[in-house]
Amino acid sequence: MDERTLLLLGMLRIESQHGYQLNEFIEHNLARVTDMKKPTAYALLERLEREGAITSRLEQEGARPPRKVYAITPQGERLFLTLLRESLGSASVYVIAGDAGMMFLDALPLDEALALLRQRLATVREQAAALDRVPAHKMGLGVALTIEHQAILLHADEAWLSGLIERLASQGATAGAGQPTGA
Amino acid sequence: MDERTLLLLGMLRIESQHGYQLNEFIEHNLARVTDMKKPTAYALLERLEREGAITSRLEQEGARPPRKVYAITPQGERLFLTLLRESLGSASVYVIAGDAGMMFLDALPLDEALALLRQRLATVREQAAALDRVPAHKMGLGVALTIEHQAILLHADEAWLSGLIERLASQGATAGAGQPTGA
DNA sequence: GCGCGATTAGTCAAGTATGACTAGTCAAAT
DNA sequence: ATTTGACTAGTCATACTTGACTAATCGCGC
Repeated sequence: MDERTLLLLGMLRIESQHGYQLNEFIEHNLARVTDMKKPTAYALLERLEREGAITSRLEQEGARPPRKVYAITPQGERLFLTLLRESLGSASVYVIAGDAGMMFLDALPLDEALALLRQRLATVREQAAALDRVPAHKMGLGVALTIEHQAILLHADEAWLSGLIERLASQGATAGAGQPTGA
Repeated sequence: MDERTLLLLGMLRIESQHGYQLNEFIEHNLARVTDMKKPTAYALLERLEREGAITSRLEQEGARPPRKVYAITPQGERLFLTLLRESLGSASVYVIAGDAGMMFLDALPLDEALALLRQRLATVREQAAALDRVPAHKMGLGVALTIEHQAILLHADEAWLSGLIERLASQGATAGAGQPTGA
């Protein structure tokens, strides 16, 4: 939740914006940095305003519904810096989504497990390729860094997965069928 | 949430257990696979029982408070397999906790950013070292795989971070001071 | 034979997050 | 003029998650 607050404050620090705008940018450009959803962003903005980190001013354009344009306050700037220092200085033990499945790999026949892992590998490759296609220019240093970070992790993941598949496949060739061992 | 359900079902599939026992094992041995907390586990167990994936039977030992021992049902077994296939076959775009901070790296003076990144690197190294110390034997194939997975990702992270620090440091040496660029 | 910290087993209130929905506006094709 | 599909802007009920707590037992030193 602190990461999310940091993200919103950081974006408002760069430019005052209304909720919809913030959310659009996050959905379209920052899907790899956060998976925060719209209602969460609105809720956080409300809380930040209550706490004095940001202020809002109503703005109307044409006959459209009025919208709240948020701006960061000096207090919010201080909060931003605190959160930023916290975030940069630490590396929370990270939990890889998807590893729970890996734990029970041997609950499936080897053949099927291999097929599924190959499918996963394809997805990872797609993601890695998509990332490599993102143009490096035209984004701040920070965003470029997160993309780079993602990319190297994905490539490491890809290498490991494809190695794992090979190991399992050759093991399967050695042994006979591919029945679950049953724990 | 599906990952968490999968984990609980998988554990119950191996052995019927009560909530406390499940949680102990998770906290002590699976902190790297999931960060699920105790009340969440209890809540999920309740839901799974309501849905018929597991059943419970009260058990009393001595004068201790009675506890619910959960066992997986055939329906739960089917759910387990479905979730397992889903989990193994896909690679959800993963979001790296901590990258939000990276995005705003240039909000800090270069010197400070570097100091923080070095601190982060130290943490990553610690984690990697701790993982490498985990004995490879004495745990099922699955658990060993998740540890291995974690380890290679941590090492990739470490390499990237230390490269980044070097790049930033040399860039700082070239340019003069280290003031925020402000944007 | 009793106080005390550790362990066992679990619950609860409060905070967080989100899928689904509302309610309008705009562009442009019919 | 009017239907239609996409966009703008946000809200709400519900579900999920967890920090902090309860309440009992056990072991162990005194």
